[in-house]
Amino acid sequence: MPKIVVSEEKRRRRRPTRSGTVLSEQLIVETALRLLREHGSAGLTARRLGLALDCDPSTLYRYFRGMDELTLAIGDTLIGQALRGWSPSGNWRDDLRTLGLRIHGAYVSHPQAAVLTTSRVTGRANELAADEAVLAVLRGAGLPVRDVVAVYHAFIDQTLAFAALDAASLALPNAALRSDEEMWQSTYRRVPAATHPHIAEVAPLLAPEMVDSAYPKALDLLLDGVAARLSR
Amino acid sequence: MPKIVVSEEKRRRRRPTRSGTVLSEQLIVETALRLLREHGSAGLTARRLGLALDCDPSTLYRYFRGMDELTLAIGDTLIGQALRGWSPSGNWRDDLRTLGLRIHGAYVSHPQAAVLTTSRVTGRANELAADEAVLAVLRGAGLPVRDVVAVYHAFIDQTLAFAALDAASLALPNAALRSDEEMWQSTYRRVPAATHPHIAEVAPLLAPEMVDSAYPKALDLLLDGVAARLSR
DNA sequence: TCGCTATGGTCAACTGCGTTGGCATAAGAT
DNA sequence: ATCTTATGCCAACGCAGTTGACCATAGCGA
Repeated sequence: MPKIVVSEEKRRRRRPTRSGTVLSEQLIVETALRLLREHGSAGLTARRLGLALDCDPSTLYRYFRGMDELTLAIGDTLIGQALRGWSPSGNWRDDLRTLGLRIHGAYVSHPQAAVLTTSRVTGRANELAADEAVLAVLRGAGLPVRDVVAVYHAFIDQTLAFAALDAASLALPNAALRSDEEMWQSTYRRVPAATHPHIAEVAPLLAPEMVDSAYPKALDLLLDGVAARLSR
Repeated sequence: MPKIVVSEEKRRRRRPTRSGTVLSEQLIVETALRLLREHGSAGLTARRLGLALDCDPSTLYRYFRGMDELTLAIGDTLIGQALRGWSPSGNWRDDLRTLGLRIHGAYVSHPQAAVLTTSRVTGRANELAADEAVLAVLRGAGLPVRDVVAVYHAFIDQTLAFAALDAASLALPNAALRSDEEMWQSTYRRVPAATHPHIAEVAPLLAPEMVDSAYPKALDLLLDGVAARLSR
């Protein structure tokens, strides 16, 4: 029973699995991301992951304490993807907007994985880097420490909140997805005007509107608020 | 096998379970909410619910097509709680603010349940009532139909998004919760200033700040935006 | 180059999950 | 009082995460 998991840096021996592949944290996370994309957010199971990597499910416990820790590693990988290649421009508003859209985008581009990780604190390298970047931009904008903390909170939570929501609807298992879509078509479009006049009125406009994310609009509103604070 | 589920209104015979309790959709949902609160968002299982109701797990399939449909019913109950006793004041801004805080509050007061339902479209009675209420307020404010749809989208998604995020951190299973808290204490408070100067700077302020929800601030910003549109 | 050791892959088994098909029984219509 | 059938119960299926015991071998010191 692998109560002890050797950290990736300390790992010395890379014994190939029966079929010849050599495991690593990175390979496992990448394979997990693939499985999530292919089988939905409930489709990542230890057994399936073992099958995909051609190793025994229990082997995974040599790398992660359990599926939960694997989840955190996946989340950190997503944040890493969001930040890859980014560097501050010096204009706080552009930087914050870009960071927000990048983080939101990274999660939304892996919706099945995002569902599992958006609300978790990983404490791993990439998450720390992202937080440091946001704080640096805010501080560089000239905001006092006290406000930096408040704005950081609103900014990061808004980004993660929308990422979670948008990812969730993109990642619904096929059955639920169809059920929800059907709901829009069957229920909302047929609501009797007598009991729900306003829904009936906008029903045709609603379906196309709800497809896009509301995050960009909400983000701009928040940045407006920050700008107001700065010019005060 | 119960491929057919009799809807609650059509249900005629109320045969008591072996132990004497008489089942109903409402009783099942209430018990499910209790289980969720007591055992966490992963703690609602058909078997446990059967145990709590003192009936066989399979009996639940006479009331819901599966655990997913039960989930939707739970979500709709939460929205119902949010709206109970509310009536429009006539001031659109107050009304929208109250609706937002009520919906957000209802979810957050049942975080373990909220996690399962925030991103689902139930199409049930209470959800329809809530949507109708929001649309009515916006229309009453004098917004043209086109804008009503856009604002409705931003408003409802931001509310649900924050509800989901806030609920998620409140609802983490004990193990993960402790893991995340530990992360804040062990990792964030000990980040070396050399590599992450800005995190180190605000670390002491961060922990208390992150406890509260950022939703009220974000809501007010959104309402500012709507007000601007109206006065244009 | 040789052997030792502990790393890390494998196997088998445990518990608990959602769900289903068949069956029994009593509620409500007649 | 009788009949139908809605509704509760039981047993079983396949799949999940996780664990403990076992063992092959990679990489070390000599």
